[in-house]
Amino acid sequence: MGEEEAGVRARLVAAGVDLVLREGQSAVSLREIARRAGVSHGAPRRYFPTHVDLLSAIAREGFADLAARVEQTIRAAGPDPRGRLTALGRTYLDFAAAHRGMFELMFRHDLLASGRLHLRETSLPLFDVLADLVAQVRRPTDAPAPVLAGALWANLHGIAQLWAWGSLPLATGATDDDALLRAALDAHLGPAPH
Amino acid sequence: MGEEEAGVRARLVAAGVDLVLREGQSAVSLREIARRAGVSHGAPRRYFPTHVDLLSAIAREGFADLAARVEQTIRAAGPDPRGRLTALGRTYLDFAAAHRGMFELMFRHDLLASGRLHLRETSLPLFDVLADLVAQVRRPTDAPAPVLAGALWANLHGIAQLWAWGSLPLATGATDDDALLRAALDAHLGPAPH
DNA sequence: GTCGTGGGGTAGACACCGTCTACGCCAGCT
DNA sequence: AGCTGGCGTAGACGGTGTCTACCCCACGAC
Repeated sequence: MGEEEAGVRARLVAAGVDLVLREGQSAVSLREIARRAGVSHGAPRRYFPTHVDLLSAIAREGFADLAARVEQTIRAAGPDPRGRLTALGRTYLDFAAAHRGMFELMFRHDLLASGRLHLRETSLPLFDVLADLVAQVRRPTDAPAPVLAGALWANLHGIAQLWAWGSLPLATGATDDDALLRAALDAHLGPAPH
Repeated sequence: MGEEEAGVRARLVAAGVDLVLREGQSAVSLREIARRAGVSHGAPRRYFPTHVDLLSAIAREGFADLAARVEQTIRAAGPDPRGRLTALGRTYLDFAAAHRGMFELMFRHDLLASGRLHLRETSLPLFDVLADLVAQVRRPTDAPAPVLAGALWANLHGIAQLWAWGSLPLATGATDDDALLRAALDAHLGPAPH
């Protein structure tokens, strides 16, 4: 009994998460993760046949973290769907800005292409949350619900991406992304209630 | 007179462009570019002190290519600003889908962070074209012009990104991104004229 | 108790990468 | 004629991901 020593597999993922959060995507090398986890450079291979397998496991932690944050802020935002969508968007943008390295890792297309990152277990649950809320505020003349939700998600994602990339602050002259978030929500869902 | 032998610098960039278009971002190694350009692995250093300098030069070609395509399709779309915006969006999405590796390279944030990729010379000209058109169709109740243009660009970019990533087709059930493009334009600019 | 056996981890090798440095070559100027 | 400087080559170095051989030790069979 007492606290159990964390297994090597969990230590590797934890070290990778810590590393990508702290140092960014380029620091997440297999050997550096192994060093931080206190094992030899060959050890990860027992649990992750290839580098992208380990990276995918790290990215999954990122998706789980994001989903947990979204769920929490949505609950704190009260029952109004529009308020909940605002909270979701705010959380999405904050996550991308605060954990840029992780955000980049999560959406690396080579991880997805490797087949180790399954959409149905990572991003789709989050999309379903958004789609549910969107369906509650959708007006009859709007695009079909999945398209509307997809377009709004894409808008959120694009703001997160281009803002981090640096061009949106320069082009819009804004110092924070709040105006862009409100513009996106208003555009897709109609003007805010009040 | 007569055709001049292309300089090593131009050959390197051309080989890099060709490589990233054909094989994707991971194939654009310094040594492979040098091999394809027919020079030794040390030669690029004369013209590009570091790898990211060369990558930045390649990315600039991508931006120039995209800008040229946009300019051409906009002209072919006629004088109506809404039609021109549709053409711009269509071109943006087509470019991202057809040249995924180049599109990823262009928006790699480490290239921007290296200081070799200057926003004012790459993406801002394109943004200005979009902002001009947006200003012509903006309604009084819309967000301020720069914010509106920025939000629309972000929406385009997000669609391009998430579509290529694979989650939007799965989540929306669509087989092409046309519905998303129309939804984005309608949301930000109001319903299409007819 | 002794012997196999197999999972988990180490350590070394390999090819490739980006960067650095020393070295040739050759055109052009003094 | 001789020097000089730009251009390109070639080798070295440390780092990376992957592969392979090996070791150790817990565990089951007999």
